[in-house]
Amino acid sequence: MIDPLPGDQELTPLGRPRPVTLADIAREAGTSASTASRALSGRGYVSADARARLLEVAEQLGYVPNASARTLKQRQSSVVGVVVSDLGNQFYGRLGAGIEQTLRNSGYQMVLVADNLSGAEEIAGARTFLELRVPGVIMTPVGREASALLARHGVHVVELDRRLADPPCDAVVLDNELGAREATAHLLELGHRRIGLLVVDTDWTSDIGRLRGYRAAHTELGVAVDEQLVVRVAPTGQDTDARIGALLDVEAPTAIFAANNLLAERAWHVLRQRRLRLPDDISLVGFDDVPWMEMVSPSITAVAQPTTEMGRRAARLLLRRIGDPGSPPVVERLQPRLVVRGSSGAPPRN
Amino acid sequence: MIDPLPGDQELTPLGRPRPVTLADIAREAGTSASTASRALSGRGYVSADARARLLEVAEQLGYVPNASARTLKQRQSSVVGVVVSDLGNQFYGRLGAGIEQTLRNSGYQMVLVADNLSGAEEIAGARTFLELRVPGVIMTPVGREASALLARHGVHVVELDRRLADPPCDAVVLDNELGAREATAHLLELGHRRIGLLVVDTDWTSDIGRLRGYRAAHTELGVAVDEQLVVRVAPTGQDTDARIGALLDVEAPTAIFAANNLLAERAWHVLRQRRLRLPDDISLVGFDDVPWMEMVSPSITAVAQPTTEMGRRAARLLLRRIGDPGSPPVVERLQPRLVVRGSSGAPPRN
DNA sequence: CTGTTAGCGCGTTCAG
DNA sequence: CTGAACGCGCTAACAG
Repeated sequence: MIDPLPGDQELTPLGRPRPVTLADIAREAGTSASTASRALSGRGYVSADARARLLEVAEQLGYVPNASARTLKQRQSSVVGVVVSDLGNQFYGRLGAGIEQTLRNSGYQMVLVADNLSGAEEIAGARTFLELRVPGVIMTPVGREASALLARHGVHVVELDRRLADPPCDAVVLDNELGAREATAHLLELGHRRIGLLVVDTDWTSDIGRLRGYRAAHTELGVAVDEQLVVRVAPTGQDTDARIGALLDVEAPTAIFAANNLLAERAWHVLRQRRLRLPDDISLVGFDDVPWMEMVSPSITAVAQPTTEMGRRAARLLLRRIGDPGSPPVVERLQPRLVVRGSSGAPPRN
Repeated sequence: MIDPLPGDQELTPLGRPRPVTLADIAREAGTSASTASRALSGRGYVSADARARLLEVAEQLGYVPNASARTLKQRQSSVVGVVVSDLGNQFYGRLGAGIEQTLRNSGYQMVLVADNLSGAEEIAGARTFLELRVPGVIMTPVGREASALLARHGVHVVELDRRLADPPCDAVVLDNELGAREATAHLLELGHRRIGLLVVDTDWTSDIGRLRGYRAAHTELGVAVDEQLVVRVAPTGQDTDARIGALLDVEAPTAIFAANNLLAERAWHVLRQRRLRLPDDISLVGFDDVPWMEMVSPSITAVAQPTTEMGRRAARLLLRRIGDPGSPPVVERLQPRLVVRGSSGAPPRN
């Protein structure tokens, strides 16, 4: 339970006690370091009582294996790289939580790097992971270079939330097109004919898919899309509020479909500022259900996704891939769920 | 920019290309490995043109230093341990974001472990960090054992959000007592005399401080505290809603002060379920301002804390400590800010 | 300024 | 079943 670390020990130049090594416990137990290694790692033959003695001495001396030495020798680390865009965003926080949980249960650790939606920072993160000799990386990709770099070095990559990698790799994504189609169809069926779409201007499959779903629903129901209603905002979104305002002023939509939780939040604020009543004056539907959407009045209709579970799946996929490098890439596509609430209703009469 | 990794290379048993080593680039450049090391690490004397040649060859071969080898040799890793309770909670997500940002800017990485409010998992995390030979750990502590274990092994610890460590260590906390005192005084000044307090039942300085602030405000204003109004809920909070319901039924408070964002969320739901109007029927004040508090109607009066900045400070403190192990522990206490909104008003007349 | 030597701690040969 | 020998990749010490 406790490890004593006897009082009169030498200190390393860095001021910390010299860590106990395999050699130490071997000496104490009267064996060689090799035997100690076999006993503690559980690999290889060791007589029952040698093992018992070694385990006891290790416990007693407070032995803690040196991960660096092990990684150097085995050329394989137990640390997995994870890069997400922004931990402060609840969506990425939940992905991270799911990943961490699954990795930890399998004896892996997670080195977490944020890229702030910058391709350069993502690449820097990838370089770091190469230095750490991680067996794999999970990322919500922002560019193509990072995963290409990793792949070139034989590091497994799992893409999460969106697919971007050029040599395709394992991925866990939502069926974004389906989610957007259902949300849009919901509004069309309520009678809306001018539905503004707020979507981030990227080449990510997430946004592309949501845009496609928006179009598909229109096509299915025989409604033409006015391209002026499609607002593609910058990923960093400085002028988002202004763009939303312009959409309202110029295009007079009767409903807005905001294709992620941040855009929904911005849209909600702009609508409130203008004292537009939901859903009487205008309807609002969001993507990625987060707690506030259920708490505001009226509550917000939204496409829910199993965020934490997506993180778990990505980690499982990576662990599988590490165990079996050969098999072809797998893409898991999870199902969204449309949660209808009070913010969506029939369009105003006039 | 790109690293070529010439096509006809041997593959390691794991199926990945054999990484380029210092020896490789030394051979190619016609120097010794030591010189290559000095050139690439920037430490030690190297002639200008030897350095130039080595840098070029390294670039050309796509050299990526092996962090494990370096850590093994230097007995000091560039990876820092971080343990938070739950990444899915926006509060911890923001702390993590601040930590990561600062560490990355200083060339460190963050290994993130969640403890799910379990002391055992926290200790397991600490053991992992010991194996990784991290120079320091930042944690939102749940028990005392983990940081004691780390300290015994000479690993620096910075506590974040609350202080718990027995041999005291660096810490970044909020002035919880002040925040709670201001919030409570605000309610008392509005005329409330029966203020229910929802606080987590821990021995953490955060909750203790908030409880103390609640009491201090009462004392200052000469109001006696009815201890029945103080509800200490379990950290995992299974029966939280029931406890809140009981408080309302039995004690008839005219206001509730919820001492963290999760408790505020629960209280808000319970109040709404009972169709109690804020602030006419009852007032609600939260601790830790999160986005939904500003979005609901009426918006929620809350004690705001600079969460991301607290993460940054903790990282800075740790980096400082790594550079200067000797100096006495530092505690940074940041100031909360009471944000008065619509959920707090005068108590009902009757 | 440079190369040689040695060792960080571990696991994996290979003989015995 | 065990121990001796070796090397993973890097850097610090030390001669030159």
